[in-house]
Amino acid sequence: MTEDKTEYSISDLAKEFEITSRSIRHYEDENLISPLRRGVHRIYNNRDRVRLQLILRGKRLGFSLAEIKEIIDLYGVEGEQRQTERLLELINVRRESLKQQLQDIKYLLKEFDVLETKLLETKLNGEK
Amino acid sequence: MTEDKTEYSISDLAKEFEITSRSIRHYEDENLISPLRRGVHRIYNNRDRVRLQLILRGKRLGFSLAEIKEIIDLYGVEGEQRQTERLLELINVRRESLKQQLQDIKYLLKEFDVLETKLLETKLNGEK
DNA sequence: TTCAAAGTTTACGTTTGCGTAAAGGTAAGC
DNA sequence: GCTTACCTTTACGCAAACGTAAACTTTGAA
Repeated sequence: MTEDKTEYSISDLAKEFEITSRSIRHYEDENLISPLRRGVHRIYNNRDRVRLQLILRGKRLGFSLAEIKEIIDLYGVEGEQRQTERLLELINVRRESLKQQLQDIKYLLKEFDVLETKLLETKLNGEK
Repeated sequence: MTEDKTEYSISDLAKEFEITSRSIRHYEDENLISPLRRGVHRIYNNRDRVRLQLILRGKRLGFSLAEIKEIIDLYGVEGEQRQTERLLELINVRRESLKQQLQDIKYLLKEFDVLETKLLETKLNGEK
């Protein structure tokens, strides 16, 4: 049990991940995260921090908050068996679009290389 | 000069790329694409089709239409030299975030593999 | 205890990316 | 010339993901 008891305030996490407190509260409104309260103040632990990381990763990948919630919730069912079929389905749909994205990115990165080379050549040719 | 004179109607492209005509018109409203007109009707050629592909790829990668426009416009400057610095800057910013996305995706795909394996094991253990 | 910094809720505002009528123009076949 | 399928513009609607302002409360330091 490596129970890391570290605590974070909302602005601690906001600073660390370079987002606003408003965003973090919004994720809470949408039930993506639910920190403890000390009185009225929100107290975040390491599990919360990891969740926030997952949320941000999902966002970088273009998922909506609703989709991110769906995916994150997948991680919580490890013991259950009821919706296994459904989960496998979701995973495979995601997988396909992620693979597509992988292709897209690789393609774009190559294009960028080509474009950069061209631009640099243009520069070296003395602005002419 | 492999001038492919093929023409497409808006619904040709809509069907091919499985989007609505409304979307295509929207991209035109946002100056991402500008087909010829025969009278009042839009006529798309192969250059337009490629542009549309670029737009959709950008979308899959989570770029906004404004960002996509910015990127697409990069491709049109090959002869110019004025804004070379700026373009190189843009490219490198994009490159970094794309590399980040690459990592994110690889990570997620692995997680999915693990999760799928777990789920399949659960199933094989006779629902128990 | 007083003050600033940070936190809280409430709620309206904004941008993006189309959806969805409404209301009609056009092209092609019969 | 009529029908049908497809196209057009105009414009309001809407969900998502916060921004932002208002009006307070809490906490910690001086």
